Amino acid sequence: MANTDGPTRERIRAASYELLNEKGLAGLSMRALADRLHIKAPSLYKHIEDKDEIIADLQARGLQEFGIAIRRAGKSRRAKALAYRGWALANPHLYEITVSIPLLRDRIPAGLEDGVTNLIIEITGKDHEHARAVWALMHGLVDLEIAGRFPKDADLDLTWKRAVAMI
Amino acid sequence: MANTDGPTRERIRAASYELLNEKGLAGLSMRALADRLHIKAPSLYKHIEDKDEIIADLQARGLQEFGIAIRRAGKSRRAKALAYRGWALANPHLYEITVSIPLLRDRIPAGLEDGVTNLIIEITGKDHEHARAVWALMHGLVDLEIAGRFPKDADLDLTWKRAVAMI
DNA sequence: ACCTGAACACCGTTCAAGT
DNA sequence: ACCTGAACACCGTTCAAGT
Repeated sequence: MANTDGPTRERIRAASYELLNEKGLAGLSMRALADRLHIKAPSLYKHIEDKDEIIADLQARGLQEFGIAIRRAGKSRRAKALAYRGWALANPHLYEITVSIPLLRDRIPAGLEDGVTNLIIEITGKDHEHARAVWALMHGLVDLEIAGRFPKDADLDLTWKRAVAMI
Repeated sequence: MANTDGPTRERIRAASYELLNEKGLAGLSMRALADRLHIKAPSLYKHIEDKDEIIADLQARGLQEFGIAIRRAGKSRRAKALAYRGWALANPHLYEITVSIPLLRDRIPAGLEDGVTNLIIEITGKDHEHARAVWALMHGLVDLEIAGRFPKDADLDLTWKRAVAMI
């Protein structure tokens, strides 16, 4: 059985957070994580259940930090939209782990996902369907930008202006 | 040197297309591909350069088939938007391989990417920046839908209606 | 209580060797 | 001309064994 309370567990969480931000999702391997803690990969399993536990923890941190950043932003829709873009570009790997792989709903704190969703509904001030469309617009913009799908000479500041105007 | 002309190469392309659609991007391994052709994985390298050649080929097919589907749709913005969603949901793995991993621009036919981009600009009838925002909206919607980010009880038909109204 | 080596079933890729 | 076995450097995970 994994010891789910020990201080080692906290060090694993901290190391996985660093490793994700430094090397990205593809660099977050159990062996690389163990190396960083100067132990061998099998030893990790005495403290955590499996890799999904690490992923779920990082998804939870991502949602939480993202929520804080959006709340902190000025209350205009434009300020909120730019905060969305700003946070995602500053934390691309954390953003990726929350949206590009399945969200491990059973293993993140209850209400965390709804908290972020409700935040977007509050901002738009309209119904759920409209809020979802606005969220998709923000997400699509940062996803395509991070993936390098826009041409190098694209004026993305202007694209975001047009996007905010569409809301 | 890889034999880049042989009939075997065409059979590899066909098999990789089937394998992607059946098992998804994670199931598209060189060993699984070789199994399907009743050869061993190392033999693939006598016909193709590397796995990226297969991925580039599938990205090219994805962009091409997607373009055809959008062109075929009725010419209203609503019809085009629904065609976008319809094609992506009918070909989720082909959609994923063109947008969720880096586009291998050096290895797909020149102009293919621009062709699809121009298609979206034609539809919106406005400038590049506006077209990019519209594209991001469509992409964000299907990406979040395929990833299962919307709640099960979400009315996505209505969400798309709101999205089309925003354009 | 904590960590390890060896193992299993995977992955992309190389290369000398066989027909 | 075409295919293969063995190998290399990876991956997540299990388990008996060591301290």
